[in-house]
Amino acid sequence: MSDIKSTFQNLGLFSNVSADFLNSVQNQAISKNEPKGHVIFLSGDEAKNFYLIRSGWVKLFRETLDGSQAIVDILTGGQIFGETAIFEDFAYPYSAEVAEDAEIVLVPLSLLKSEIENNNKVALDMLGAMAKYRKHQDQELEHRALQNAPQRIGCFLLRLAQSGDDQSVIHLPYDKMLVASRLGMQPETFSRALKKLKEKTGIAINGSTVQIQDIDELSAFSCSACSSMFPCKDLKAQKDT
Amino acid sequence: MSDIKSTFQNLGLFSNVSADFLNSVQNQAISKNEPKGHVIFLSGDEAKNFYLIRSGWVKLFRETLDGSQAIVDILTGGQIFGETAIFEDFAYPYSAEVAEDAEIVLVPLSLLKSEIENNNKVALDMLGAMAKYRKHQDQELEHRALQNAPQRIGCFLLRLAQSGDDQSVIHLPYDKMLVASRLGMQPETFSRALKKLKEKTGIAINGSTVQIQDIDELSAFSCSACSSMFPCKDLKAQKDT
DNA sequence: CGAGGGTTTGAAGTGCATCAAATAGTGTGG
DNA sequence: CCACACTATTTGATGCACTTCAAACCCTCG
Repeated sequence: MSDIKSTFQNLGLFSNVSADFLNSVQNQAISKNEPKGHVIFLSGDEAKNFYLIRSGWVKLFRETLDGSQAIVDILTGGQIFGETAIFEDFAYPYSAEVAEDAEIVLVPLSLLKSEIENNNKVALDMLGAMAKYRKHQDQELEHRALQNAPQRIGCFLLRLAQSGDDQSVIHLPYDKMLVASRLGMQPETFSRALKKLKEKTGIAINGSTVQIQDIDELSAFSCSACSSMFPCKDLKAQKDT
Repeated sequence: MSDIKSTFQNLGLFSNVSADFLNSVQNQAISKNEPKGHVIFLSGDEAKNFYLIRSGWVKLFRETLDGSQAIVDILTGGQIFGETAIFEDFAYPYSAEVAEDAEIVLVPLSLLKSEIENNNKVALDMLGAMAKYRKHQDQELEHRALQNAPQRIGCFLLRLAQSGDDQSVIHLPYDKMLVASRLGMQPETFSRALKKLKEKTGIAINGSTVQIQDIDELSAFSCSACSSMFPCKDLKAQKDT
Protein backbone atom coordinates (compact mmCIF):
# COMPACT_ATOMS: atom_id res chain seq x y z
CA MET A 1 0.00 0.00 0.00
CA SER A 2 2.81 2.34 0.71
CA ASP A 3 4.30 2.37 -2.75
CA ILE A 4 3.53 5.37 -4.88
CA LYS A 5 2.56 3.40 -7.95
CA SER A 6 -0.31 1.63 -6.28
CA THR A 7 -1.49 4.86 -4.70
CA PHE A 8 -1.89 6.29 -8.18
CA GLN A 9 -3.50 3.19 -9.61
CA ASN A 10 -6.26 3.44 -7.04
CA LEU A 11 -7.33 6.89 -8.16
CA GLY A 12 -10.11 7.19 -10.73
CA LEU A 13 -8.36 10.12 -12.32
CA PHE A 14 -5.34 7.99 -13.13
CA SER A 15 -7.10 4.79 -14.06
CA ASN A 16 -6.22 5.15 -17.73
CA VAL A 17 -2.60 6.20 -17.52
CA SER A 18 0.06 4.24 -19.37
CA ALA A 19 2.39 1.78 -17.71
CA ASP A 20 5.24 4.08 -18.70
CA PHE A 21 3.69 6.92 -16.79
CA LEU A 22 3.24 4.80 -13.69
CA ASN A 23 6.80 3.59 -13.83
CA SER A 24 8.16 7.09 -14.27
CA VAL A 25 6.08 8.23 -11.33
CA GLN A 26 7.39 5.35 -9.28
CA ASN A 27 10.95 6.37 -10.08
CA GLN A 28 10.71 10.13 -9.99
CA ALA A 29 7.99 10.99 -7.50
CA ILE A 30 8.89 11.69 -3.91
CA SER A 31 6.67 11.14 -0.91
CA LYS A 32 7.05 13.48 2.03
CA ASN A 33 5.57 13.92 5.47
CA GLU A 34 4.98 17.56 6.17
CA PRO A 35 3.82 19.15 9.42
CA LYS A 36 0.94 21.54 9.83
CA GLY A 37 1.94 25.01 8.75
CA HIS A 38 4.50 23.92 6.17
CA VAL A 39 4.33 26.04 3.04
CA ILE A 40 4.44 23.83 -0.03
CA PHE A 41 4.67 26.60 -2.59
CA LEU A 42 3.67 30.20 -3.09
CA SER A 43 1.53 31.76 -5.74
CA GLY A 44 3.69 32.65 -8.73
CA ASP A 45 6.45 30.18 -7.91
CA GLU A 46 7.86 28.26 -10.81
CA ALA A 47 5.91 25.02 -11.01
CA LYS A 48 8.00 21.88 -11.37
CA ASN A 49 5.67 19.43 -9.66
CA PHE A 50 2.08 18.66 -9.03
CA TYR A 51 1.04 17.12 -5.75
CA LEU A 52 -1.04 14.20 -4.58
CA ILE A 53 -2.27 14.11 -1.01
CA ARG A 54 -2.16 10.68 0.63
CA SER A 55 -3.39 11.87 4.01
CA GLY A 56 -3.91 15.06 5.97
CA TRP A 57 -5.22 18.38 4.70
CA VAL A 58 -3.82 21.08 2.45
CA LYS A 59 -5.07 24.64 2.12
CA LEU A 60 -4.92 26.49 -1.20
CA PHE A 61 -5.15 30.27 -0.95
CA ARG A 62 -4.19 33.64 -2.34
CA GLU A 63 -3.12 36.72 -0.47
CA THR A 64 -3.75 40.37 -1.09
CA LEU A 65 -1.18 43.07 -0.58
CA ASP A 66 -2.69 44.01 2.75
CA GLY A 67 -2.35 40.49 4.12
CA SER A 68 -5.91 39.18 4.02
CA GLN A 69 -6.27 35.85 2.31
CA ALA A 70 -8.90 34.18 0.15
CA ILE A 71 -9.24 30.43 0.49
CA VAL A 72 -9.32 28.76 -2.90
CA ASP A 73 -9.93 25.25 -1.61
CA ILE A 74 -9.10 22.81 1.16
CA LEU A 75 -8.11 19.34 0.01
CA THR A 76 -7.49 15.94 1.53
CA GLY A 77 -6.43 12.38 0.74
CA GLY A 78 -6.79 11.30 -2.88
CA GLN A 79 -6.91 14.82 -4.27
CA ILE A 80 -4.28 16.50 -6.39
CA PHE A 81 -3.28 20.15 -6.70
CA GLY A 82 -0.88 22.34 -8.61
CA GLU A 83 -1.63 20.46 -11.84
CA THR A 84 -3.28 23.46 -13.49
CA ALA A 85 0.13 25.12 -13.69
CA ILE A 86 0.49 23.15 -16.92
CA PHE A 87 -1.90 25.65 -18.46
CA GLU A 88 -0.46 28.68 -16.66
CA ASP A 89 3.05 28.80 -18.06
CA PHE A 90 4.23 26.66 -15.16
CA ALA A 91 3.57 29.19 -12.44
CA TYR A 92 1.32 28.17 -9.56
CA PRO A 93 -1.86 30.26 -9.55
CA TYR A 94 -2.25 30.00 -5.76
CA SER A 95 -0.26 29.22 -2.65
CA ALA A 96 -0.43 25.89 -0.80
CA GLU A 97 0.11 25.18 2.86
CA VAL A 98 -0.33 22.10 5.02
CA ALA A 99 -3.42 22.57 7.19
CA GLU A 100 -3.17 19.27 9.06
CA ASP A 101 -0.06 17.05 9.09
CA ALA A 102 0.00 15.55 5.64
CA GLU A 103 1.71 12.96 3.53
CA ILE A 104 2.08 14.36 0.04
CA VAL A 105 3.62 13.04 -3.15
CA LEU A 106 5.57 15.33 -5.46
CA VAL A 107 5.35 14.40 -9.13
CA PRO A 108 7.10 16.20 -11.99
CA LEU A 109 4.55 18.15 -14.01
CA SER A 110 6.40 17.21 -17.17
CA LEU A 111 5.30 13.61 -16.71
CA LEU A 112 1.65 14.57 -16.46
CA LYS A 113 1.93 16.99 -19.34
CA SER A 114 3.33 14.47 -21.77
CA GLU A 115 0.90 11.81 -20.60
CA ILE A 116 -2.02 14.13 -21.28
CA GLU A 117 -0.61 15.06 -24.64
CA ASN A 118 -0.01 11.50 -25.72
CA ASN A 119 -2.83 9.63 -24.08
CA ASN A 120 -6.21 10.91 -25.12
CA LYS A 121 -8.02 8.89 -22.47
CA VAL A 122 -6.10 10.62 -19.75
CA ALA A 123 -6.84 13.99 -21.32
CA LEU A 124 -10.53 13.09 -21.27
CA ASP A 125 -10.36 11.98 -17.64
CA MET A 126 -8.70 15.26 -16.86
CA LEU A 127 -11.42 17.14 -18.68
CA GLY A 128 -14.03 15.30 -16.68
CA ALA A 129 -12.26 16.21 -13.45
CA MET A 130 -12.05 19.84 -14.52
CA ALA A 131 -15.74 19.88 -15.36
CA LYS A 132 -16.53 18.45 -11.95
CA TYR A 133 -14.41 21.07 -10.29
CA ARG A 134 -16.07 23.78 -12.30
CA LYS A 135 -19.45 22.66 -11.09
CA HIS A 136 -18.16 22.52 -7.57
CA GLN A 137 -17.03 26.11 -7.86
CA ASP A 138 -20.32 27.22 -9.37
CA GLN A 139 -21.97 25.75 -6.34
CA GLU A 140 -19.56 27.47 -4.03
CA LEU A 141 -20.33 30.82 -5.61
CA GLU A 142 -24.02 30.13 -5.28
CA HIS A 143 -23.67 29.23 -1.63
CA ARG A 144 -21.75 32.38 -0.87
CA ALA A 145 -24.34 34.45 -2.68
CA LEU A 146 -27.55 32.90 -1.42
CA GLN A 147 -26.92 31.17 1.89
CA ASN A 148 -26.33 32.87 5.20
CA ALA A 149 -23.69 31.74 7.67
CA PRO A 150 -25.72 29.10 9.57
CA GLN A 151 -26.99 27.62 6.30
CA ARG A 152 -23.50 27.35 4.87
CA ILE A 153 -22.38 25.52 7.99
CA GLY A 154 -25.35 23.19 7.75
CA CYS A 155 -24.56 22.43 4.14
CA PHE A 156 -20.94 21.75 5.05
CA LEU A 157 -21.98 19.38 7.83
CA LEU A 158 -24.34 17.53 5.53
CA ARG A 159 -21.57 16.94 3.04
CA LEU A 160 -19.28 15.70 5.81
CA ALA A 161 -22.00 13.40 7.05
CA GLN A 162 -22.37 11.82 3.63
CA SER A 163 -18.68 11.06 3.33
CA GLY A 164 -18.41 9.48 6.78
CA ASP A 165 -19.41 6.05 8.04
CA ASP A 166 -21.85 7.11 10.70
CA GLN A 167 -24.21 9.50 8.98
CA SER A 168 -25.17 11.24 12.19
CA VAL A 169 -21.89 11.80 14.03
CA ILE A 170 -19.46 14.19 12.42
CA HIS A 171 -15.95 15.07 13.37
CA LEU A 172 -14.72 18.39 12.09
CA PRO A 173 -11.69 17.49 10.02
CA TYR A 174 -9.66 20.56 10.96
CA ASP A 175 -9.59 23.73 13.05
CA LYS A 176 -12.80 25.64 13.45
CA MET A 177 -10.83 28.66 12.33
CA LEU A 178 -10.07 26.91 9.09
CA VAL A 179 -13.64 25.71 8.63
CA ALA A 180 -14.70 29.32 9.07
CA SER A 181 -12.37 30.57 6.35
CA ARG A 182 -13.37 27.64 4.12
CA LEU A 183 -16.94 28.88 4.46
CA GLY A 184 -15.98 32.51 3.99
CA MET A 185 -16.67 33.85 7.45
CA GLN A 186 -14.82 35.00 10.55
CA PRO A 187 -14.17 32.59 13.45
CA GLU A 188 -16.48 34.64 15.67
CA THR A 189 -19.24 34.46 13.12
CA PHE A 190 -18.70 30.72 12.80
CA SER A 191 -19.05 30.25 16.53
CA ARG A 192 -22.24 32.25 16.69
CA ALA A 193 -23.69 30.74 13.54
CA LEU A 194 -23.07 27.23 14.81
CA LYS A 195 -24.93 28.09 17.97
CA LYS A 196 -27.83 29.44 15.95
CA LEU A 197 -27.82 26.30 13.81
CA LYS A 198 -28.04 24.27 17.02
CA GLU A 199 -31.10 26.20 18.14
CA LYS A 200 -32.80 25.90 14.77
CA THR A 201 -32.10 22.30 13.85
CA GLY A 202 -31.40 20.51 17.12
CA ILE A 203 -27.86 19.38 16.37
CA ALA A 204 -25.63 18.59 19.34
CA ILE A 205 -22.15 20.08 19.55
CA ASN A 206 -19.31 18.80 21.66
CA GLY A 207 -15.96 20.33 20.89
CA SER A 208 -15.17 19.35 17.34
CA THR A 209 -17.82 16.63 17.25
CA VAL A 210 -21.27 17.33 15.92
CA GLN A 211 -24.23 15.01 16.11
CA ILE A 212 -27.12 15.42 13.74
CA GLN A 213 -30.45 14.62 15.39
CA ASP A 214 -32.69 15.06 12.39
CA ILE A 215 -31.05 15.13 8.99
CA ASP A 216 -34.24 16.23 7.24
CA GLU A 217 -34.63 19.19 9.54
CA LEU A 218 -31.02 20.17 8.92
CA SER A 219 -31.26 19.88 5.16
CA ALA A 220 -34.58 21.72 5.08
CA PHE A 221 -32.98 24.57 6.96
CA SER A 222 -29.75 24.65 4.97
CA CYS A 223 -30.87 23.80 1.48
CA SER A 224 -33.88 26.05 1.21
CA ALA A 225 -31.55 28.71 -0.19
CA CYS A 226 -29.86 26.41 -2.73
CA SER A 227 -30.83 26.11 -6.36
CA SER A 228 -33.53 23.56 -6.94
CA MET A 229 -31.28 21.32 -8.97
CA PHE A 230 -28.73 20.75 -6.25
CA PRO A 231 -30.25 20.25 -2.87
CA CYS A 232 -27.39 19.61 -0.48
CA LYS A 233 -29.09 16.36 0.38
CA ASP A 234 -28.38 14.98 -3.08
CA LEU A 235 -24.88 16.30 -3.37
CA LYS A 236 -23.28 12.89 -3.03
CA ALA A 237 -24.85 11.64 -6.21
CA GLN A 238 -23.67 14.78 -7.95
CA LYS A 239 -20.17 14.82 -6.57
CA ASP A 240 -19.04 11.24 -6.93
CA THR A 241 -17.68 10.03 -10.21
CA MET B 1 -18.46 35.97 -42.75
CA SER B 2 -21.98 34.82 -42.26
CA ASP B 3 -21.33 31.15 -42.75
CA ILE B 4 -21.05 29.03 -39.68
CA LYS B 5 -17.91 27.25 -40.72
CA SER B 6 -15.83 30.39 -40.90
CA THR B 7 -17.24 31.63 -37.60
CA PHE B 8 -15.85 28.51 -35.96
CA GLN B 9 -12.54 28.67 -37.76
CA ASN B 10 -11.91 32.10 -36.32
CA LEU B 11 -12.15 30.91 -32.73
CA GLY B 12 -8.98 29.91 -30.92
CA LEU B 13 -10.78 27.11 -29.17
CA PHE B 14 -11.61 25.47 -32.49
CA SER B 15 -8.37 26.14 -34.31
CA ASN B 16 -7.34 22.51 -34.22
CA VAL B 17 -10.58 20.79 -35.14
CA SER B 18 -10.69 18.38 -38.04
CA ALA B 19 -12.10 19.24 -41.44
CA ASP B 20 -14.73 16.58 -40.84
CA PHE B 21 -15.87 18.36 -37.72
CA LEU B 22 -16.14 21.69 -39.51
CA ASN B 23 -18.12 20.17 -42.33
CA SER B 24 -20.48 18.44 -39.95
CA VAL B 25 -20.98 21.69 -38.09
CA GLN B 26 -21.65 23.45 -41.37
CA ASN B 27 -24.31 20.90 -42.21
CA GLN B 28 -25.93 20.30 -38.85
CA ALA B 29 -25.58 23.53 -36.90
CA ILE B 30 -28.38 26.06 -36.93
CA SER B 31 -27.99 29.79 -36.48
CA LYS B 32 -30.83 31.67 -34.81
CA ASN B 33 -31.68 35.22 -33.89
CA GLU B 34 -33.26 35.34 -30.48
CA PRO B 35 -34.78 38.35 -28.70
CA LYS B 36 -33.96 39.53 -25.23
CA GLY B 37 -35.75 37.41 -22.66
CA HIS B 38 -35.83 34.23 -24.74
CA VAL B 39 -35.10 31.16 -22.64
CA ILE B 40 -32.63 28.93 -24.44
CA PHE B 41 -32.77 26.02 -22.01
CA LEU B 42 -33.45 25.31 -18.37
CA SER B 43 -31.24 23.69 -15.82
CA GLY B 44 -31.73 19.93 -15.94
CA ASP B 45 -33.04 19.88 -19.52
CA GLU B 46 -31.76 17.12 -21.72
CA ALA B 47 -28.74 18.53 -23.54
CA LYS B 48 -28.65 17.93 -27.27
CA ASN B 49 -26.66 20.99 -28.33
CA PHE B 50 -23.99 23.32 -27.21
CA TYR B 51 -24.19 26.97 -28.22
CA LEU B 52 -21.92 29.55 -29.76
CA ILE B 53 -22.77 33.22 -29.42
CA ARG B 54 -22.10 35.30 -32.52
CA SER B 55 -23.44 38.54 -31.09
CA GLY B 56 -25.52 39.79 -28.18
CA TRP B 57 -25.43 38.61 -24.59
CA VAL B 58 -26.56 35.46 -22.83
CA LYS B 59 -27.11 34.99 -19.11
CA LEU B 60 -26.38 31.67 -17.39
CA PHE B 61 -28.07 31.21 -14.04
CA ARG B 62 -29.62 28.88 -11.51
CA GLU B 63 -32.74 29.37 -9.49
CA THR B 64 -33.64 28.39 -5.97
CA LEU B 65 -37.01 27.08 -4.96
CA ASP B 66 -38.00 30.46 -3.55
CA GLY B 67 -37.32 32.20 -6.85
CA SER B 68 -34.06 34.02 -6.21
CA GLN B 69 -31.43 33.39 -8.83
CA ALA B 70 -27.66 33.08 -8.84
CA ILE B 71 -25.86 34.31 -11.94
CA VAL B 72 -23.35 31.75 -13.14
CA ASP B 73 -21.93 33.88 -15.95
CA ILE B 74 -22.83 36.40 -18.61
CA LEU B 75 -21.40 35.68 -22.05
CA THR B 76 -21.07 37.42 -25.38
CA GLY B 77 -19.81 37.02 -28.94
CA GLY B 78 -17.23 34.28 -29.49
CA GLN B 79 -18.05 32.39 -26.32
CA ILE B 80 -19.68 29.00 -26.05
CA PHE B 81 -21.92 27.51 -23.38
CA GLY B 82 -23.72 24.29 -22.58
CA GLU B 83 -20.69 22.27 -23.64
CA THR B 84 -20.02 20.96 -20.14
CA ALA B 85 -23.19 18.88 -20.40
CA ILE B 86 -20.93 16.34 -22.09
CA PHE B 87 -19.54 15.59 -18.64
CA GLU B 88 -22.87 15.83 -16.85
CA ASP B 89 -24.80 12.99 -18.44
CA PHE B 90 -26.15 15.38 -21.02
CA ALA B 91 -28.20 17.51 -18.68
CA TYR B 92 -27.53 21.24 -18.59
CA PRO B 93 -26.15 22.28 -15.20
CA TYR B 94 -27.65 25.78 -15.45
CA SER B 95 -30.34 27.71 -17.28
CA ALA B 96 -29.62 30.07 -20.19
CA GLU B 97 -31.54 33.15 -21.27
CA VAL B 98 -30.89 35.86 -23.85
CA ALA B 99 -29.93 39.05 -22.01
CA GLU B 100 -29.55 41.24 -25.10
CA ASP B 101 -30.83 40.30 -28.57
CA ALA B 102 -28.45 37.62 -29.70
CA GLU B 103 -27.45 35.53 -32.67
CA ILE B 104 -26.61 32.06 -31.46
CA VAL B 105 -25.52 28.89 -33.18
CA LEU B 106 -26.84 25.51 -32.04
CA VAL B 107 -24.39 22.64 -32.54
CA PRO B 108 -25.05 18.99 -31.68
CA LEU B 109 -23.08 18.02 -28.60
CA SER B 110 -22.40 14.64 -30.16
CA LEU B 111 -20.16 16.30 -32.75
CA LEU B 112 -18.07 17.99 -30.11
CA LYS B 113 -17.94 14.88 -27.99
CA SER B 114 -16.59 12.67 -30.72
CA GLU B 115 -14.17 15.34 -31.87
CA ILE B 116 -12.75 15.62 -28.37
CA GLU B 117 -12.53 11.88 -28.07
CA ASN B 118 -10.79 11.42 -31.40
CA ASN B 119 -8.67 14.53 -31.68
CA ASN B 120 -6.27 14.93 -28.82
CA LYS B 121 -5.34 18.47 -29.80
CA VAL B 122 -8.93 19.55 -29.42
CA ALA B 123 -9.13 17.84 -26.06
CA LEU B 124 -6.05 19.77 -24.99
CA ASP B 125 -7.48 23.06 -26.24
CA MET B 126 -10.60 22.29 -24.28
CA LEU B 127 -8.55 21.56 -21.20
CA GLY B 128 -6.80 24.87 -21.60
CA ALA B 129 -10.14 26.65 -21.89
CA MET B 130 -11.43 24.89 -18.80
CA ALA B 131 -8.31 25.85 -16.87
CA LYS B 132 -8.80 29.45 -17.91
CA TYR B 133 -12.38 29.37 -16.80
CA ARG B 134 -11.39 27.83 -13.50
CA LYS B 135 -9.01 30.65 -12.86
CA HIS B 136 -11.66 33.13 -13.83
CA GLN B 137 -13.97 31.63 -11.26
CA ASP B 138 -11.30 31.61 -8.57
CA GLN B 139 -10.93 35.28 -9.21
CA GLU B 140 -14.65 35.81 -9.04
CA LEU B 141 -14.83 34.13 -5.66
CA GLU B 142 -11.97 36.24 -4.45
CA HIS B 143 -13.64 39.42 -5.63
CA ARG B 144 -16.86 38.56 -3.88
CA ALA B 145 -14.97 37.77 -0.70
CA LEU B 146 -12.54 40.65 -0.54
CA GLN B 147 -13.87 43.57 -2.56
CA ASN B 148 -16.73 45.83 -1.58
CA ALA B 149 -19.41 46.95 -4.01
CA PRO B 150 -17.67 50.05 -5.43
CA GLN B 151 -14.43 48.13 -5.90
CA ARG B 152 -16.16 45.33 -7.74
CA ILE B 153 -17.73 47.85 -10.07
CA GLY B 154 -14.37 49.50 -10.63
CA CYS B 155 -12.79 46.18 -11.47
CA PHE B 156 -15.61 45.43 -13.89
CA LEU B 157 -15.18 48.80 -15.62
CA LEU B 158 -11.44 48.28 -15.93
CA ARG B 159 -11.98 44.96 -17.67
CA LEU B 160 -14.51 46.54 -20.02
CA ALA B 161 -12.08 49.34 -20.76
CA GLN B 162 -9.38 46.88 -21.76
CA SER B 163 -11.59 45.07 -24.21
CA GLY B 164 -12.82 48.21 -25.95
CA ASP B 165 -11.16 50.47 -28.47
CA ASP B 166 -11.21 53.68 -26.53
CA GLN B 167 -9.68 52.82 -23.19
CA SER B 168 -11.35 55.68 -21.39
CA VAL B 169 -14.95 55.65 -22.62
CA ILE B 170 -17.01 52.65 -21.62
CA HIS B 171 -20.48 51.67 -22.65
CA LEU B 172 -22.23 49.32 -20.27
CA PRO B 173 -23.02 46.31 -22.43
CA TYR B 174 -26.36 45.54 -20.80
CA ASP B 175 -28.91 46.65 -18.21
CA LYS B 176 -27.62 48.08 -14.99
CA MET B 177 -29.87 45.57 -13.29
CA LEU B 178 -27.97 42.78 -14.99
CA VAL B 179 -24.59 44.31 -14.24
CA ALA B 180 -25.65 44.44 -10.61
CA SER B 181 -26.55 40.76 -10.51
CA ARG B 182 -23.38 39.88 -12.44
CA LEU B 183 -21.47 41.59 -9.62
CA GLY B 184 -23.58 40.00 -6.91
CA MET B 185 -25.42 43.02 -5.60
CA GLN B 186 -28.86 44.62 -5.69
CA PRO B 187 -29.70 47.27 -8.30
CA GLU B 188 -30.05 49.86 -5.53
CA THR B 189 -26.65 48.97 -4.17
CA PHE B 190 -25.21 49.21 -7.66
CA SER B 191 -26.63 52.68 -8.13
CA ARG B 192 -25.28 53.92 -4.82
CA ALA B 193 -21.92 52.19 -5.22
CA LEU B 194 -21.44 53.71 -8.66
CA LYS B 195 -22.05 57.13 -7.17
CA LYS B 196 -19.50 56.46 -4.48
CA LEU B 197 -17.00 55.25 -7.08
CA LYS B 198 -17.55 58.52 -8.93
CA GLU B 199 -16.72 60.52 -5.81
CA LYS B 200 -13.64 58.47 -5.03
CA THR B 201 -12.06 58.08 -8.46
CA GLY B 202 -13.41 60.92 -10.55
CA ILE B 203 -15.13 58.88 -13.22
CA ALA B 204 -17.92 60.57 -15.17
CA ILE B 205 -21.26 58.84 -15.58
CA ASN B 206 -23.82 59.59 -18.22
CA GLY B 207 -26.62 57.07 -18.49
CA SER B 208 -24.98 53.85 -19.52
CA THR B 209 -21.76 55.54 -20.57
CA VAL B 210 -18.85 55.87 -18.21
CA GLN B 211 -15.71 57.87 -18.79
CA ILE B 212 -12.56 57.06 -16.87
CA GLN B 213 -10.59 60.19 -16.04
CA ASP B 214 -7.61 58.57 -14.39
CA ILE B 215 -7.15 54.87 -14.92
CA ASP B 216 -4.41 54.60 -12.31
CA GLU B 217 -6.61 56.15 -9.67
CA LEU B 218 -9.41 53.76 -10.55
CA SER B 219 -7.22 50.68 -10.47
CA ALA B 220 -5.56 51.78 -7.24
CA PHE B 221 -8.98 52.08 -5.66
CA SER B 222 -10.40 48.86 -7.06
CA CYS B 223 -7.44 46.52 -7.02
CA SER B 224 -6.08 47.22 -3.56
CA ALA B 225 -8.30 44.42 -2.27
CA CYS B 226 -7.25 41.89 -4.92
CA SER B 227 -4.58 39.25 -4.46
CA SER B 228 -1.15 40.52 -5.34
CA MET B 229 -0.79 38.20 -8.27
CA PHE B 230 -3.77 39.49 -10.18
CA PRO B 231 -4.13 43.23 -10.13
CA CYS B 232 -7.15 44.03 -12.25
CA LYS B 233 -4.91 46.21 -14.32
CA ASP B 234 -3.06 43.20 -15.64
CA LEU B 235 -6.10 41.06 -16.17
CA LYS B 236 -5.95 41.34 -19.92
CA ALA B 237 -2.63 39.61 -20.10
CA GLN B 238 -4.03 36.89 -17.88
CA LYS B 239 -7.32 36.48 -19.64
CA ASP B 240 -6.37 36.41 -23.28
CA THR B 241 -5.14 33.21 -24.82
C1' DC C 1 -49.63 60.85 -24.17
C1' DG C 2 -49.69 57.22 -21.13
C1' DA C 3 -48.08 52.57 -19.56
C1' DG C 4 -44.40 49.99 -18.20
C1' DG C 5 -40.07 48.90 -16.95
C1' DG C 6 -35.51 50.62 -15.48
C1' DT C 7 -33.11 53.69 -12.28
C1' DT C 8 -32.45 56.61 -8.42
C1' DT C 9 -33.26 58.14 -3.70
C1' DG C 10 -34.75 57.75 1.09
C1' DA C 11 -35.51 55.32 5.49
C1' DA C 12 -35.14 51.41 8.23
C1' DG C 13 -33.51 46.76 9.27
C1' DT C 14 -30.17 42.80 9.25
C1' DG C 15 -26.14 40.12 9.08
C1' DC C 16 -21.64 40.00 9.41
C1' DA C 17 -17.12 42.19 10.69
C1' DT C 18 -14.43 44.22 14.04
C1' DC C 19 -12.56 45.20 18.46
C1' DA C 20 -12.03 43.72 23.08
C1' DA C 21 -11.95 40.59 26.67
C1' DA C 22 -12.98 36.31 28.98
C1' DT C 23 -12.59 31.26 28.78
C1' DA C 24 -11.11 26.77 27.26
C1' DG C 25 -7.54 23.75 25.41
C1' DT C 26 -2.94 22.22 24.35
C1' DG C 27 1.77 21.52 24.71
C1' DT C 28 6.01 22.76 27.29
C1' DG C 29 9.51 22.77 30.75
C1' DG C 30 10.26 22.47 35.50
C1' DC D 1 2.06 16.24 37.61
C1' DC D 2 1.57 21.03 37.79
C1' DA D 3 2.17 25.78 36.23
C1' DC D 4 2.91 28.57 32.48
C1' DA D 5 2.57 30.21 27.85
C1' DC D 6 0.35 30.22 23.78
C1' DT D 7 -3.38 29.47 20.80
C1' DA D 8 -8.14 28.38 19.77
C1' DT D 9 -12.80 29.41 20.87
C1' DT D 10 -16.48 31.86 22.86
C1' DT D 11 -18.97 35.96 24.30
C1' DG D 12 -20.13 40.85 24.39
C1' DA D 13 -20.55 45.48 22.37
C1' DT D 14 -20.45 48.33 18.50
C1' DG D 15 -20.16 49.76 13.63
C1' DC D 16 -20.67 49.37 8.74
C1' DA D 17 -22.16 47.53 4.28
C1' DC D 18 -25.55 45.82 2.07
C1' DT D 19 -30.50 44.56 1.78
C1' DT D 20 -35.24 45.51 1.89
C1' DC D 21 -39.27 48.21 1.37
C1' DA D 22 -41.27 52.31 -0.47
C1' DA D 23 -41.75 56.04 -3.42
C1' DA D 24 -40.31 59.17 -6.89
C1' DC D 25 -38.29 59.84 -11.25
C1' DC D 26 -36.99 58.88 -15.89
C1' DC D 27 -36.93 56.85 -20.23
C1' DT D 28 -38.65 54.56 -24.08
C1' DC D 29 -41.99 52.79 -26.99
C1' DG D 30 -46.54 51.74 -28.53
